[in-house]
Amino acid sequence: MPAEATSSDVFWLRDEVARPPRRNTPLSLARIIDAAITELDATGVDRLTMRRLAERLEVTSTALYWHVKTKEDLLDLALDHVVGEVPVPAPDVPPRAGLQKLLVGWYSAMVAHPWSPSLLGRPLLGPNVLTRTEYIQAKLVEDGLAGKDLAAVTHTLAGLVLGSAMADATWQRIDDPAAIAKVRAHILDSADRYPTLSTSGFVDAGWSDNELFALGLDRVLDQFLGTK
Amino acid sequence: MPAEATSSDVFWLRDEVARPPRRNTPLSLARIIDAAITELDATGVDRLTMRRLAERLEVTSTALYWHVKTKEDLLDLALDHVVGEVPVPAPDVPPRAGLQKLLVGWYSAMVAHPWSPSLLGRPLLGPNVLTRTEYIQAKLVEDGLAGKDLAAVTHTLAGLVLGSAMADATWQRIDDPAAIAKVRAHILDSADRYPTLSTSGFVDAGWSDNELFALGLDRVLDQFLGTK
DNA sequence: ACCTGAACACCGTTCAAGT
DNA sequence: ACCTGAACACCGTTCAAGT
Repeated sequence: MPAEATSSDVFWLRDEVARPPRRNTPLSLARIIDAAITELDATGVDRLTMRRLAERLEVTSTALYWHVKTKEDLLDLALDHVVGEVPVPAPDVPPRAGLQKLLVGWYSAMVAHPWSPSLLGRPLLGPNVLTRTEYIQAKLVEDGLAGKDLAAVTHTLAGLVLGSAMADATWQRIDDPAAIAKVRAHILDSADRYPTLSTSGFVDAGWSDNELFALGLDRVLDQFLGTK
Repeated sequence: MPAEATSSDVFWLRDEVARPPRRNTPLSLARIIDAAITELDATGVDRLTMRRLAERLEVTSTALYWHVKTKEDLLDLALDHVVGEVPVPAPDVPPRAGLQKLLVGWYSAMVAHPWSPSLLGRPLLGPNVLTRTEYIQAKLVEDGLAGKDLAAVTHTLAGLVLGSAMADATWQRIDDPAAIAKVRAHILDSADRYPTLSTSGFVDAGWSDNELFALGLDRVLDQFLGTK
């Protein structure tokens, strides 16, 4: 039998504030991943700790472990989330154009989150990675590749994208122009040991990494694909 | 004035064992790097700690800091040491053959130390790396490349080698056949989402990574170099 | 179900002190 | 010059306990 309501016990007059303090927002896997990526973009991979991440989310570090098994799992999720930003071309885009678009997008997404290539040492098996790998192979098959050729081209394209992203992201993370100048000076000072590097424009960065990647990829696709 | 020797104070009778216990071998930067690589080969990159490394060398962990500034410096040195294993072809080897040889050697050295690609996130500026980068560009110039083309081809080849080494080393580190089987099963179970991957041989590893890399590199060099 | 607090077993690194 | 010992300021993670 429900207790009879007195005039003082009315919903509108009840002291809402006295209730257990409402969390700002309940924690969730998605929120944790978002916060991790924000933190990684801001501070880089070796500054991300579970404690700092928890602080940003206004919870205890140990609270994270209800949603995520380990820090490594979290990093895997963050990496796959970045790959999820890569647009997958529409099905009717022809192989050559579609591949170029997807691979440039993949490269760009990783360079935009320069910490992400340093996570490549772990198996890439997230749904976003697999979806895009499926696209790559599907387009190669559509272009007529199969068997060993297909395998070799898939490996080559994947290696090229990931390796270029890794190399370029490494340099991009160095925001100190003095450090860049030091590298330049080091090579130029050793012109006897590095005669080509010191005179070929290698240290002068006359072209953007992005530009060079797109150019190289274009020619590699020329070699591997029949149609243009 | 030297104290006169008594008959009991003879070199041959002196108690050698009572002297300060001779260290097995004095520490040195080279010995530290060697030990680090041995440890890395045996246990992988995230199991290497300064304390464990010190234990292997029979010193205190803090002793290492007299020879090395930070752990990161040590890892940079270890990586450059691995690249030092890559043979540089003789000067009279023609560009195409020389490049193929050096790049396959680079790939092989990194895969042989599967922890090394995961260190690529740091700038590659060691002497062994620069020597081999110099060789690559010198041979490309010898083949007639210059300017933007030279820059693009250098970046492409470097990206391809490092990315392929990274990807293949990742899989090689998984020595548990059950884990591999799980990946296979995961993709085959999702054949509707991954129709190409599940039927193209992607999961069957009919060819070695080494073989596929060499094949892909060969065709890329065909595209970039004039002579064969 | 979801989070806190205390605790454990580690880390890299510094620095005074020894030889 | 080269190494030890103690100490500092962190880590990731577990687990009992709270709500």
